[in-house]
Amino acid sequence: MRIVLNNAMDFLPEHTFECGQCFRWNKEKDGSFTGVAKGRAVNLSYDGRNIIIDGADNKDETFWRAYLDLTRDYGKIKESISSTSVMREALNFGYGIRILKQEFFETLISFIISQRSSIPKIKSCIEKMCREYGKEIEYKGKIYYSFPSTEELKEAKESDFEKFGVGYRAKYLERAVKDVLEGKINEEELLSLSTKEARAKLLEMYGVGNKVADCVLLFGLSRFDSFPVDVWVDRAMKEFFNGGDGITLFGENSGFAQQYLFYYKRSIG
DNA sequence: CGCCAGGGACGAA
DNA sequence: TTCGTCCATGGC
Repeated sequence: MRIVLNNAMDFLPEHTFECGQCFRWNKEKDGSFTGVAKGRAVNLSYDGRNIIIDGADNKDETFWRAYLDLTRDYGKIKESISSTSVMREALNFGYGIRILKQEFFETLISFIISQRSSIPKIKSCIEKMCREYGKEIEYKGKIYYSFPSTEELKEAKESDFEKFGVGYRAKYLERAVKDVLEGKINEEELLSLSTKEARAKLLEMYGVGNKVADCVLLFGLSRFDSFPVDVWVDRAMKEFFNGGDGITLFGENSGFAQQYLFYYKRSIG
């Protein structure tokens, strides 16, 4: 069972999966990546032209194309944000990054966990949570776990989340699950709102500030006119753009610019 | 505005 | 080996 997506350009698994936007893809010895999305564990490899998604169902081809953002012309986007030499450097360095279209609830929970933490630590917390509350998925003789649904996390209390090492964020997580279950936060509604309105709605949540809201908008709701500012992007903006504002500089393609900048600045320090 | 919060990764000593 | 600093920050 596999899907082959032909002629995929402007794509590199390593940069897409290791640029800090996702936490559930891991590199194999052969350079391919194994990850869990849509409740399925798959292995993705790329030969420079074609993407092979082993373990994926044929009927999910549309999902994977959307997930990998393959229908978007990155050449055009990169051109629109390459006005400075630093940006050209960042775009060259992060060649092949595509902004994944991740599931809303997973993105929300993951980025609440992410606040003031490090990527390896975030991955470890999420993995423990999936193991405890997600569904078992067998792939190539190994057991993986789906990201838990709101229903699966329904009974999880602050003390349950604490077991995964999320620390003081546990109380935020309990409340977030409740907000989604009660419909206080609703994906359909957020999608119907403008980016600014959806952002305001997310900011009403306990434990969700500007940075987390912007990550949810960008990675979970495909709002590319958002510009999450973490410590690295903050440094990059001060150092390379005199502290200028990302949205003002990059407009509707801010999200892409931000991702290339984040990955670039984090690597050079 | 300033302070503080899990806990692990990471580098310096 | 141990210690200090930092981390895809937000609440108070």
